[in-house]
Amino acid sequence: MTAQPTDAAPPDEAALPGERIRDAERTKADILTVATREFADRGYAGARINEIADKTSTTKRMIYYYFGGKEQLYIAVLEQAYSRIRSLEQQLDVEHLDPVEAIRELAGLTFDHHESHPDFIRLVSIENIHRAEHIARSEVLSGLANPALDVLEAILRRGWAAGVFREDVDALDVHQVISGFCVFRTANRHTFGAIFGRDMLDPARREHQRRLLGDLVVAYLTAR
Amino acid sequence: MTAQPTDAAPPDEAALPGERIRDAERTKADILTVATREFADRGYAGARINEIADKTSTTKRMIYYYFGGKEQLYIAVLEQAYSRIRSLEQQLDVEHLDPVEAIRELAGLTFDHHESHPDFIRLVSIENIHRAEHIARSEVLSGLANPALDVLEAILRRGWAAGVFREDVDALDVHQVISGFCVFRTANRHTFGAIFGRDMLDPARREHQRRLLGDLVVAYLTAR
Amino acid sequence: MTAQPTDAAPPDEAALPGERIRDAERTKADILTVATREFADRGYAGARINEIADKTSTTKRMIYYYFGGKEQLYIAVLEQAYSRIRSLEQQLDVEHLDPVEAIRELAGLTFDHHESHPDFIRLVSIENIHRAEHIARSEVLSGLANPALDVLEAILRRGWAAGVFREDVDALDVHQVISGFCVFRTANRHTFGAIFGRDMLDPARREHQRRLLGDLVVAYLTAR
Amino acid sequence: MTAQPTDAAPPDEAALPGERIRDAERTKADILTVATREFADRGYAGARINEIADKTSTTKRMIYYYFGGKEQLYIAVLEQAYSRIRSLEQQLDVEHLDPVEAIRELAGLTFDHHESHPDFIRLVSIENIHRAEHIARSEVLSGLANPALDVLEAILRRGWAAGVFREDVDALDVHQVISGFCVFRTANRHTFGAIFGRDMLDPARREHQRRLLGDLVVAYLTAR
DNA sequence: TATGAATGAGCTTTCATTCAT
DNA sequence: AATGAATGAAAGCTCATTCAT
Repeated sequence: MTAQPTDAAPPDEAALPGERIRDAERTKADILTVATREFADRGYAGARINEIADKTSTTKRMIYYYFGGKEQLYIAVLEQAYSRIRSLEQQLDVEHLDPVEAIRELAGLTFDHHESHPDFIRLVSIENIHRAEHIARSEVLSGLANPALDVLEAILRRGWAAGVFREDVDALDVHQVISGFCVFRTANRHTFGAIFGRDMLDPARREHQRRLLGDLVVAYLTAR
Repeated sequence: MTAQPTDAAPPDEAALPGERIRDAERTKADILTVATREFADRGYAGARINEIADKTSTTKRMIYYYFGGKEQLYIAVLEQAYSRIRSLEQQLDVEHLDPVEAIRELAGLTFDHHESHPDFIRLVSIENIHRAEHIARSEVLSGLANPALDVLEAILRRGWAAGVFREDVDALDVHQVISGFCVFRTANRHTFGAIFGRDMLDPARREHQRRLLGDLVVAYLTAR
Repeated sequence: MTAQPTDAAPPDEAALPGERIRDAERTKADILTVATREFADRGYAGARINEIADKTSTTKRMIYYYFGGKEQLYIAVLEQAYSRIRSLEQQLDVEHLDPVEAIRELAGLTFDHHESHPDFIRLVSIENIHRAEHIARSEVLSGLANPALDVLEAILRRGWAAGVFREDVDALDVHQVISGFCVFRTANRHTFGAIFGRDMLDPARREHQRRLLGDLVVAYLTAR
Repeated sequence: MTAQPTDAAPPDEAALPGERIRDAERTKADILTVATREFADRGYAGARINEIADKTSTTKRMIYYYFGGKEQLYIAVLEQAYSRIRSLEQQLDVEHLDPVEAIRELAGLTFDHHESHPDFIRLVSIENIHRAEHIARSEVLSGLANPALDVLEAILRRGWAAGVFREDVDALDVHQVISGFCVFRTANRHTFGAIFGRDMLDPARREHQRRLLGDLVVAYLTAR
């Protein structure tokens, strides 16, 4: 953390050729951060370019300068959000556990994960309202690999080899069950709460729900 | 111009009181139908009063006359949608089955149910984007009973009494699992399809998914 | 000018059912008048919807209400301008003259005509800058008959029959010569004036130019 | 990084004074070429500085550096265009022909000339839409001699002396007739084509039109 | 001589809503 | 009960131009 005056490029101050460029990156990043919040908050149609600009350290004009328009900005937001989630998923490490414990762990980590990224889940809901048309339009997103699915696939394979997992499902089915549970908790929190009077994200019930998910998946995979 | 009191119902002038009212009801129903489609299609902010009016057999002015404004119309749409779903749920009849079969049947019916009401699920997603603020504002909706939950409660009670169901869950937990699976299939269909290349609503996989849900819930409840 | 209270519909005041409609027509006509002036004055790209609205007795919003947008307004302006010119041309009457005098008269009337409609000629120039793309887009304009050409055709036929006109031209060639002369005088007035120091529309030279055109066409058609 | 004084012209750094200037001239010429195309294509208001810059090998900033702004660039374009046309006109040589043939030749060359410079004619149309205000603002353009007119004047004088040309016209009148025909063919090509269905520039009719113009002017000048 | 980043002013367009009848 | 005309406010976007280096 202490400045090392010996080698390398100066980190921040003392304007070098690269500085301007870094400013541009900072401006873009600033816009993206604010835009992510606004789009997640109000949806695509509900978000306002004016509002986004006002909450930024730059002006509306810069949004058009860097992103081109509302839709492209929204796509950039989606791209960044998905990329970040994917890079988090890449850190999953459950290979050292036996299949049953591994699957429980994977479910648990996915659970934690969704809980700590509510904005991402809102963006996904919003994008579904738009029938994923923006994802389809983004080259980055259409070809995005999914690390979590690979991990799941590997666990299942080990489980099948050991004869502990049922064989009439594939990884995507299991992923769907886990995602369904985790996404629903967050995405449908408000209507569920309004109608049943229970907050699915209530911290007091968190551990219960986390265990429920693990039990659910394990019970299903090991049934019979 | 003078009223002819002789025969038949005159089409427009001097109508019987009841007729007028029936026309009014028909107009309102027409508006609601169109508005449901539009809101489900484009979201609250994305829907256009103009579009709705144009697709109606009346005019924009009537929307304001009968509903007051965009938000009230949207709330009326939500109220109608929820009421219809609730009245369908009231027809559930699984009391003649043993608990395990009853729970499997309930899951299956819920599954069918969600699949045949995609617009309702879209409305729910949209309402969650708005943090259920409109539900909160509707007296009709905040106090709406949930028949499906009562049925579920009854089944679980029978299962517990018979000692076949685990006891560390309540009806709402189970409902959440079932709903999560069913809602996710529909609500997240597009992003899931765009990223994993599998349509969760593909008819070819329908039976598999329906059985999966039944197995999932039963395996969980009967585990140990 | 004095009010005749006897018969017919009241001309302006005393609101009848038709009044509202007349107001709408008046509003549209008002917009079209102002828009014609602005587009003719500054070209399509140079004209401003804001400016047009300000010079109108209504608001900018009404332009969109009635015409849809800038381009449609411009097309409506073109349509009205062409229609008016065409209906003027329909009043041409030279059948009573012998072919030579008829052709001279037609040229003269065309001359007068162009001189008294400079805005129309400016609009035509502007539309040519845009490669007539708006005319192509207008159903009204693509199928507009041209009365002047029919009259010319009839004169030529009479002249040919009488053996007084050369036969190696057709009506469209002659029309092109006459139009070329008349349009050039008006359309290129400014650059011509700036470079040669002579105003082609100088009233003092008007008669000379009018006779020149007549002589030109007659000399050509009767040559040899 | 240290300058190597040894051989050859260094490509970028430490250039010879003349070289820099030549590069500057090349940059200016590049900008002018692109700007001419853009202004001729879209008009003054319709052309975009951004577009021009993008189609250039330099940047937008250079346009401001060398020309000062959009209007000055446009004026520079006009100046270059007129100068080129004028220097072409200076090559006219018809003194060896008798007056009638000379006038026919002059008309024909003018005809060719206009046909091969459509962009120039578009610029002139555009400048007329702006009432020649930019020409008026340019010192270069307001004092530009017109060689073609001098040639025409000389021919007419010879024709008058020989008693073969009518005397009630001056050179500018004749120039106006010739220009009118040639300019109209090109400038009004699109509306004429859209309305009459005939392309005035159709190569198949080219010779006919060229002869028509010659006959027209000769017939007029030699009439009676 | 050259450049990427930035900008203010103003453009076209859209929206839910209300007025007058 | 019903309607066509009208509207203010604000939305998304574009433009020629200048700043900082």
